[in-house]
Amino acid sequence: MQPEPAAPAASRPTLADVAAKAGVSASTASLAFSGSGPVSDATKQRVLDAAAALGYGGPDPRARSLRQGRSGIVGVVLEERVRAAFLDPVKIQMLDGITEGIAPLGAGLLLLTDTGEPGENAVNIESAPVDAVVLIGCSPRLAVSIEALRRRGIPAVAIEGDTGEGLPEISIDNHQATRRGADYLRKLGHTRVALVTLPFDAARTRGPLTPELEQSGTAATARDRLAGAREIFPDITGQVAGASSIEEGLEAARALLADPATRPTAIIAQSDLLAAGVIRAAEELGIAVPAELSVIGFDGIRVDGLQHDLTTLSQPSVAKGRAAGEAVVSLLAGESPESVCFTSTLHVGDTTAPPPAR
Amino acid sequence: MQPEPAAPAASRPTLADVAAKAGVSASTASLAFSGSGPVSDATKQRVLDAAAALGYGGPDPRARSLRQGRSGIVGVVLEERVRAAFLDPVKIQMLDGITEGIAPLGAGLLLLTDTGEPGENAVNIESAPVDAVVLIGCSPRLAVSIEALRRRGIPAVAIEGDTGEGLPEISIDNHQATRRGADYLRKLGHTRVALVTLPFDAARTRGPLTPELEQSGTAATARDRLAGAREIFPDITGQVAGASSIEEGLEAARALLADPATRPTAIIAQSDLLAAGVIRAAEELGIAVPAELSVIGFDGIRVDGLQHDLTTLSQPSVAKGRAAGEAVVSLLAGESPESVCFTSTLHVGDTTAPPPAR
DNA sequence: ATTCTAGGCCGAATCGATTCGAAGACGTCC
DNA sequence: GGACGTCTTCGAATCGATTCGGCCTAGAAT
Repeated sequence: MQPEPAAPAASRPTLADVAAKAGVSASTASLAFSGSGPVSDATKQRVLDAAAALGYGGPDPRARSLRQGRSGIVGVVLEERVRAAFLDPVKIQMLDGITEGIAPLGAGLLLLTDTGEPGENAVNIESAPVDAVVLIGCSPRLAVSIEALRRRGIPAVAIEGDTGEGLPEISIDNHQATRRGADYLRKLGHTRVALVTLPFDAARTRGPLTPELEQSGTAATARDRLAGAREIFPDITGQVAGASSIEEGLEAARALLADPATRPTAIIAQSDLLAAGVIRAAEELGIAVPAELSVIGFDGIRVDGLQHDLTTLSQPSVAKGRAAGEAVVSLLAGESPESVCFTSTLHVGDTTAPPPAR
Repeated sequence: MQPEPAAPAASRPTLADVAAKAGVSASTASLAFSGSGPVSDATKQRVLDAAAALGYGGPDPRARSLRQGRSGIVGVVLEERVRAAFLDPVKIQMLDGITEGIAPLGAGLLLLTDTGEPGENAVNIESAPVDAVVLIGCSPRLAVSIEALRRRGIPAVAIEGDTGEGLPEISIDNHQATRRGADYLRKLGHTRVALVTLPFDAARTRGPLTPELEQSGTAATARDRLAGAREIFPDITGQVAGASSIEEGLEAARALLADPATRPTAIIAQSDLLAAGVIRAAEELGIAVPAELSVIGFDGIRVDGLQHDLTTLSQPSVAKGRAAGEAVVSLLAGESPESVCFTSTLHVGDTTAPPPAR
């Protein structure tokens, strides 16, 4: 809009231009900006004035990070599309916690996905200017990602990932917690109990929980929670959902509840969103919760629009995120943080009751 | 853990090392990786093999972005702590939309805050390796931020920001929408109507809505929505909340509803979260909604735990984010995208009714 | 057989700042 | 008055890759 009176430079000024204008060397100008190193106040002021006069916007972060070898950015690798993560309250809470945990670094948070299609994203886990990353969830690509990070020398922390690679891991007692929930159902008198599980494999195959799928599965979370349920109900089976969402829970539950004759009296869902879908399916079919069907979830979030106080295994998502953030800080400080395993608590709401009398 | 058999290099291998091992020049090795440029398949394979042998993790993104002048990262500037944004469903929805909008770029999303304390964060709006940014909300620091971005030549898009600087802006009809909501209340018969507004100034001063605060305010959203209400109720006043949260709405409403004699028959809240707080305050005080108090919100989100179907001005948050993302794509393509103004729709729920008969 | 063409590869410059060792200026102490 | 120490400043190397112009060679065209 305004004419630039004395700006012959077509491109943006660099630190060298500022230095020239201030009559000092580039190194001195650099010191004036970064503050490290002894520079007289007079010189410093001259440099800053020159910068202002030239409209210099400060050191280029790209050049700076190349030279310094760090970018001040921490990556968060989501196993799904970023969009999807924003819809999952558990993920949001973890991000929240991570933010809190890495606050001392003053670092930015870069959201990444690990879809496995290298060409698709300009910035992916293999090529992102991050100083460290937090891996959320255990995608099947995890091993590949970890290998890539290792080669690049980028420290990483995993949340709920079965890395087996010596990364610090932040997890919860998936097995024990589900066992506790299942035991609660057993004590209520339930014997016909079914599962709605999280995806087992990379393809997020949905459908009946078959032994093959169980075997081929790579998702530790789904597997551990299943194992916990099996301790109480050795023959328990059910449906595998394609994701943690109300919609998927709805579909899975429709399949489980279709036949009144074989219908379970209780369903263990591996997430609260799935549980909400199960309850919705029950409503559709005119099945009363908890009178005719008990439902137990996992996570301990509030689900939009759900009228029930869900019985669930409440996990400290924010604390998990925070622990992961703190582990990152620790790693960057050259330490070797321990893995952390949180415990979930059984919250008894109004979606569980003794099975209907026959 | 494992001994590195033939790795004399103490530090990580670089492209030059790979090139040397493969017996080609660095430039050829670069071409082999980036794919651009004519390289014979044989040579390319030799380079890739050498890289694998050396455990080379691919080109350093820092060096690459320095040379190329872009980083493949889009920044999102939140006016509050990142944590806070995760608690606000409107923000989440916008982030969701932005993600969708910039998907064609394959860029990463870097979350930034603009607190104004330059030293606090290693990576802030003044020094983040971003190709473009989306500014969400109109912080008072906005002008400073925009100036910094302009100097650095980083294109930006503002959502709900009164930039006045020629940036593409994504907004909604705050004024008209609130006017419509207020008019609805007037037609129901309300005359004693009060406001619970969003913060007006940088300090997020809360308390009674005074003319001074109105004047000093820099927050365009709060101001526009206020002006819309004034068109219907010229003398309307109320409380200013310190943020968009249930807690703040609760506090503000307590003040408004304290005195039964002067109590309003309707409250216009400038966000749904605030409205939820208002309703909670009414519950506390034993005031029936909507029989004794009508409440109208703004946003059109679902509020956790709110039993009512809130009457509100429903705005397309996801679409706003998407539009912002698309504008970024357009800007990076060298075009000049237009500003976009969405319209909100009045959703009539069960929190509004005619005023109680006197 | 000679010239032209084009694919394939290399050398060197470049991106913009940071960092470290050394040199200069200035004042103090012996 | 000279040696020494400190405070500033400078020069040059470095970070790791990309890119552009040019050179070389093999095959095609005349």
